[in-house]
Amino acid sequence: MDGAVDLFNMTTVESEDWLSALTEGRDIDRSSTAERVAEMLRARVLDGVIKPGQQLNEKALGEVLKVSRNTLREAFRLLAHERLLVHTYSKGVFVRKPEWQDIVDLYAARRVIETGALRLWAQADKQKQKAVADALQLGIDRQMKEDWAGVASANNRFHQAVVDLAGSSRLNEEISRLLAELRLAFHVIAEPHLLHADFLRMHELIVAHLDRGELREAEDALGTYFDRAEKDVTAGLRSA
Amino acid sequence: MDGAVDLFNMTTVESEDWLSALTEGRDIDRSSTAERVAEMLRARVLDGVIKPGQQLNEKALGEVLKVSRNTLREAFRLLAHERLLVHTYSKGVFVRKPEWQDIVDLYAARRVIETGALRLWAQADKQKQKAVADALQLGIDRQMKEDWAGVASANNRFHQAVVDLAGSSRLNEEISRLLAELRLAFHVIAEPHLLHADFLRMHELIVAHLDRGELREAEDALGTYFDRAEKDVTAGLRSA
DNA sequence: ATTGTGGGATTGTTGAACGATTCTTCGATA
DNA sequence: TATCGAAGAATCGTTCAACAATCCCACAAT
Repeated sequence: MDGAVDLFNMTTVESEDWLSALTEGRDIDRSSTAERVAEMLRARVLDGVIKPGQQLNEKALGEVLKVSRNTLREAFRLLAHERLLVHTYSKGVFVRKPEWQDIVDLYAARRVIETGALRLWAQADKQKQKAVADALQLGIDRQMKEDWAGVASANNRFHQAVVDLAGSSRLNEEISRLLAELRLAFHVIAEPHLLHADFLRMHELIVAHLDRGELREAEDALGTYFDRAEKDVTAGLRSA
Repeated sequence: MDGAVDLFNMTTVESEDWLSALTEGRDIDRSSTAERVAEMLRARVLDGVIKPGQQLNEKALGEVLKVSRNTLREAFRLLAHERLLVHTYSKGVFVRKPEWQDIVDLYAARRVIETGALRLWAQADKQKQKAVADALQLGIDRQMKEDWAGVASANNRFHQAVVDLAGSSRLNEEISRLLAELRLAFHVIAEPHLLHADFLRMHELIVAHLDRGELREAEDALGTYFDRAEKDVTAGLRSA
């Protein structure tokens, strides 16, 4: 709602430009309790309040959240599909506990998606390019303030911005899922803050290359970032 | 079971090489009815038996399949997450009816993933490389026999093989979802068999380039394939 | 140390119930 | 004739209680 509507020129037909703009936004209330429960559980899992490996008891959890077992089970299905929970038949659902093989698989996927998206840099509009640089700047800010959670969050935003260069919502959702899954791994590692060592510098390098139109070099820099990150995370996971 | 087991040399301990091989295979029976129902519905939707836009009535469908509404709803959640169904609050679930914008988004994702994966051609093992060539050959076979469904299926297998070059199960699943969603679009188009016009030739070109180690050219050929395919499908969808 | 054998807890699935929401039908009104 | 609204049917959202199937654990038997 950024402008006044001329009520006198309104007709019942054919002024649907602003009407369709309404449907663009999120549906008002229209979310089921299962979805709200899932949303809430997702937040708790990602924050590490509920730890990897922990079982989610249907009855107990249902009583706390004041929802029926059936509704809860619907929420479980959603999160299991996002790989945040694992559903083992007849045993129940557990918070996913990523193994190092998962991380290898995950980084293989990220490598393909992100380098694939980065190649579209030149074709992307200025706004999307700016989002990448902005995310980097945000990370630098947070690092100066020694806000490590903020650094991690900015890092995620950086990579989401890179993928968004391709402009595909499906791809955006997938990278979000992958990053969320990765975040899960950090809750298994003892000292996760040690991991983001000099990643910001590597991101600066990427953006610097992009600014100079050195696409190939930017891709390579992204590649070495992945190599390094994968090595660190799998190592941290193995020793956990 | 392709060999005899030496019963006399068996010990209870430490012959776990074949034991771990067992867990590699799929879980035996361990699938819930919801998953089986989902599997069944997925097949029907992809075969076009249940057509895009059609509503899936909970009560009626539950009675036919002889499952309770709750179980059915769990299955719905799974398929909605795969974008084969859409779940509209308080209105029910419907078979997804892709719009042309969906196809644009979808192909943007495919472009990124598949070209990203194709770049790993040189690093992939021979077996995975062969799978790509095999899928192409299968398509050629089917075309000669004028088995158009077979051609389409081989086409899918080709692109799945390309993605599998990256060796990430997560990526494999994602491309499967995308291809399934695309298949949905064909059920909206009047004459889908017209679409696969000279795609096989383009695939031949890709493989030929790969054989000669001309990676860049192979990527470009894949790119033009996407351009062409996207144009055809969106056009077919617009005129449907 | 491995293999039975209970019983208790948890999950899988069902069927019924009821409020809330949507769709439909059909007059009433301008 | 077209619009509006209200009654009623259909469908969805969610809960609850129940029971079978399965798993888990402790303990006894060999």
